[in-house]
Amino acid sequence: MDAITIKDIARALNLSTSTVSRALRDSYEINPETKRLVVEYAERFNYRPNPIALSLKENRSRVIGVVVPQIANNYFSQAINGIDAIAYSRGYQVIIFQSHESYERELLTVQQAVARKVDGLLISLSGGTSDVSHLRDLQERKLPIVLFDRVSKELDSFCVTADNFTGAFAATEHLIQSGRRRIAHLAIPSYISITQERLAGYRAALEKYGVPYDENLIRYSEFSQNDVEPVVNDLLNQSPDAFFAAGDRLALGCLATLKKRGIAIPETVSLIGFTNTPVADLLAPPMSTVEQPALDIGQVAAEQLINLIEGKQKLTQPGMIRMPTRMIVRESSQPVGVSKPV
Amino acid sequence: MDAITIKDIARALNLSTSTVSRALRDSYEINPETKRLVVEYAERFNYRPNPIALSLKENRSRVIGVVVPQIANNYFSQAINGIDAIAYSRGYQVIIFQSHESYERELLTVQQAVARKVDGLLISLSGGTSDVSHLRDLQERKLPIVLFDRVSKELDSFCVTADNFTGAFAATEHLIQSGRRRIAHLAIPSYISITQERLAGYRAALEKYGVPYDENLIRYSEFSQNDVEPVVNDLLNQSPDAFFAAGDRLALGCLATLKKRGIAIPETVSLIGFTNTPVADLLAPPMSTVEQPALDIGQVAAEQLINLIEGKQKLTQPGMIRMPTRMIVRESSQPVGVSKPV
DNA sequence: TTGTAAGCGTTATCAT
DNA sequence: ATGATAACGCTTACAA
Repeated sequence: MDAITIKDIARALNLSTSTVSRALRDSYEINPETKRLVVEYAERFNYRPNPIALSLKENRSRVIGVVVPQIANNYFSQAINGIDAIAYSRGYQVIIFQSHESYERELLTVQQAVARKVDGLLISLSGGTSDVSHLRDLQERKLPIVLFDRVSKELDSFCVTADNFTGAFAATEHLIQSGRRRIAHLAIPSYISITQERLAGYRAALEKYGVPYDENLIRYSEFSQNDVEPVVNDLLNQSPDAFFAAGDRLALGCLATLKKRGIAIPETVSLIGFTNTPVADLLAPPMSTVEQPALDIGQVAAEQLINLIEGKQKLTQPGMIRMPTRMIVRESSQPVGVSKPV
Repeated sequence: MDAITIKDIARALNLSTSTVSRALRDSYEINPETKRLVVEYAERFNYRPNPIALSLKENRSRVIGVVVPQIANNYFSQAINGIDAIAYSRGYQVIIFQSHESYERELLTVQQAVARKVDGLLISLSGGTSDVSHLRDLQERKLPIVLFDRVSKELDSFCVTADNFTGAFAATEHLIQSGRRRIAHLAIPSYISITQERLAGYRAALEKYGVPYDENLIRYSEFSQNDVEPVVNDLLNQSPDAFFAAGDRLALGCLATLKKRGIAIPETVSLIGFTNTPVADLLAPPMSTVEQPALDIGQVAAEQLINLIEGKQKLTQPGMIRMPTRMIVRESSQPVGVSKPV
């Protein structure tokens, strides 16, 4: 724990700390010889500037705070991966906070981040968050904030999300074109931005093809996997011929329930999940997927934030970036589970 | 960004900073009235001590560093979840670093963590790490370190892992008892601790039941999903009647390959994955699972580390905690994909 | 070209 | 009971 400091170098070389600092910081007024000496010594003893001292001095930390509802979630961990990649390449470190889908936790967690003097905040709103005044306050105090995935129109900030409308439209259109008419729509709680957009895409596609919109085919489910099953069972009473599950865990929960009930996909119903689980590949062919570009969203959001932090973009001008989604069709006519001998 | 400081309070109340500090820290020699005043003011203006200043002063950060091979990995994100829960409940924050399965990155990343003055380090070794002297150095400098999951016997430290031997033994035993004799064993690179233990469990079970050990049935695969398929195909040439995939992504890759080849599970072969993907539930019944208690491992490791940090446990005494695994049998006689109408 | 000193926010030591 | 001062590691006017 006895890391070497500028002071140590100064003492050893009989210089002042300021000279050492200058030598290391590549400053102008410095004797090349002195500089050589210092740099050499620093290297030899593996000197690393103390980031904490720097933070205190410069009132910034080169840390960006990331607040997500859950870390242990495929979508968010991939997004974090993207954030991390960009952040590190631009010299920032990342501290991750979880809101556990709770507004109170989000509040607390954001405070902690601010206390830690993060240079900026990357947030995907918790499921319980409808009021964003805590974030607005921070923005007014000039803290750069970028929202991703779960964004809010209530806040004038940069937002990066998947193109939910188009993705949902494409999914619904595909289902309609393959002959389905009673398409159940399974969504997470309704006040969340992405829910609205996906539902809008769904409705728009129905409208385009003159398929009637039936409210009974729309259901909302909480976040836990267990909550999905009863909702799906309930939907099944509406004799749907397809499911569009507008979320990762919803899609998996739906799939599991259908399997459990012995309902063949795609024979009996068709299923498209708006999802990010790479494991979805395993489920081929039952479930087609509208892929959420989690990694890209993380990367773009991090880029935006760092530009904001470094003043390469003005804080005041909000903007919305929608990352394209990709639809992967995995509906083969081949029944599931057909086996041939080795 | 204009957070209130002790200085501000002092100025406003016409006190010295030291008095304010004392009032807030509940120190002894302090006029109750003064204290009341200070505390009130602090609360009113929502004073929060600057953790960075504290870190600089106390040469510790109340931050623990976590180094994992990949964040976007079900196992590790769950483990991080466990770590996070314990850490926050004990007043620590968590900074996450990725080694990307590379020794060099691990080295670098650990240095960064140390520079950030983390109070302790929780590490799951990268796949590329065989030499652990960088960690030994840190230990000698009295930095508390706890290894989890991917541990090394080369380092005298606390280790927390799944009970890999017993888990692998149980899996293999189950396969043998259900009549399988040529059990392919699919593992991640061989110099990793968990690989060795799982292989040992496998061999022990074979021995117990007098099933011959055939080297041709053992294969190692790299980490990426794509690497798995050729290895599985290769194994299939050895006419196995079962697969034991000793890892999360291996199990999924194996499953995907078998599906692709149209090989029925469990009719043609049997499959047990040593895994953590909750989605495995979806794949029922084809794959039975030996569940790795990722969350528990994270929690226990974090607890150990914090005890170490806070001196509740001496640094010198290494120890090994093995968290029990749980086997979930999902081999029904019902063929996969059989469907009945709604 | 180099050194001195102040300051970032906090606490501990030593006065008063 | 309270205040002044130094110190944590670093940078940056300002002096020399």
